[in-house]
Amino acid sequence: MMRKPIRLGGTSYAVLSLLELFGPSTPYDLKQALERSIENFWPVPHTTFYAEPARLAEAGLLSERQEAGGRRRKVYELTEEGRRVLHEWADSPEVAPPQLREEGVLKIFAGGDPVPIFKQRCEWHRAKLAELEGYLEAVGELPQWQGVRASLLVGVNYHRMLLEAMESFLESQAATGSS
Amino acid sequence: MMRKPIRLGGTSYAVLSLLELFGPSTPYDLKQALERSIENFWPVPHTTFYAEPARLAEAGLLSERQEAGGRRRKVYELTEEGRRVLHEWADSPEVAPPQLREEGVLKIFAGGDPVPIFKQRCEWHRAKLAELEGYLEAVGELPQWQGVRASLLVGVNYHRMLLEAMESFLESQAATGSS
DNA sequence: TCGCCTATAGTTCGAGGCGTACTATACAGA
DNA sequence: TCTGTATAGTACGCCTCGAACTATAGGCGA
Repeated sequence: MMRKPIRLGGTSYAVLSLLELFGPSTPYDLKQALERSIENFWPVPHTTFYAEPARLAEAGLLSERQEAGGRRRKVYELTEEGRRVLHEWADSPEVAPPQLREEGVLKIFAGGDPVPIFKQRCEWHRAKLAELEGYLEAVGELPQWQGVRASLLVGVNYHRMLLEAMESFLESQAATGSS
Repeated sequence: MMRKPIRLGGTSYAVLSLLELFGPSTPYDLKQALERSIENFWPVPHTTFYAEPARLAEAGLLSERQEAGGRRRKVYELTEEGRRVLHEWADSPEVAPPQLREEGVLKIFAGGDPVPIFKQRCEWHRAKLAELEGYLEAVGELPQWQGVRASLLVGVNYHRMLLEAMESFLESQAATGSS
């Protein structure tokens, strides 16, 4: 039932996998879920995200219906085709190389002072770490959340390591380069 | 001499800082330099990158002249305004939060098998590590390359830590989850 | 019950980003 | 002189992005 061929990117698979996890949802529900999970390793601006379910529905990967009462919001659901496409992608081992966008390092490259930049980064990673650890506790041990759990563990490790590295850098700076 | 106001993003500052480091250059020269440095923490597709010097020249941040012979390529150079804008940005301590785009973790989230994904990642990080260590040796101790050196050190640390974390994960998997 | 506030739940718009594919120039060797 | 290869880009069209705006529902005091 593929009406119109579209390009599928990470954002598309993000929507598909959230729908598989949570079942029929409105775009808003999906966005809430996204912010607590996928945003941490696959950022999607909200205007892009809101447009995506409609695109996927056009391609026949989602079905679309209207809420009966209230705001009569649109509710999306995976079609068989959508589920097939999602699993085909998840089960294939090829992955694009990871990309980092780090304005802080760019500033350091351009001659900015590393110390205030790393201090900000430390705070930010500490906050992220606390956030992810909270989610991790919330998901528990349920088997259908395996993938979610695994990705949270990756994230916790990631932030923990960067935090340690930056803290030790700042300590060494404080020791040698003090006024 | 700001003719046309434009938005300045990370890509703009990447071009400006490369021009400050290397002096008057053609877009191609800049792209070569980019790939050996900034690409690692601020990815820029080449079609985007080639368009940027012209944009910055329109805004009065670069001057533009033609090579005398050969391909008569355009050679760009920082204007005073361009240098001012670059330093103003580099010296301000605000930085946008870092962003990671990791298709591998997205696959794991969606239920993909972590083992082949991490194996690929390990290889990739090992290659990056070797590459960055090569550059680090090449830049030496020259004072005008301080920022470059610092950003390379950040990168080396980053890849080293992720590599260690993934290797220890894979070892633990091999121990417990063997066939 | 009227208005107002706040949280929720989005849309609009235009500049800019992006990947695929194509183009063009110089030089080296057969 | 032809042909291949490395160099040095451009063209195109869909997609992305961020700023700003819109709209709906429920609560709460006057």
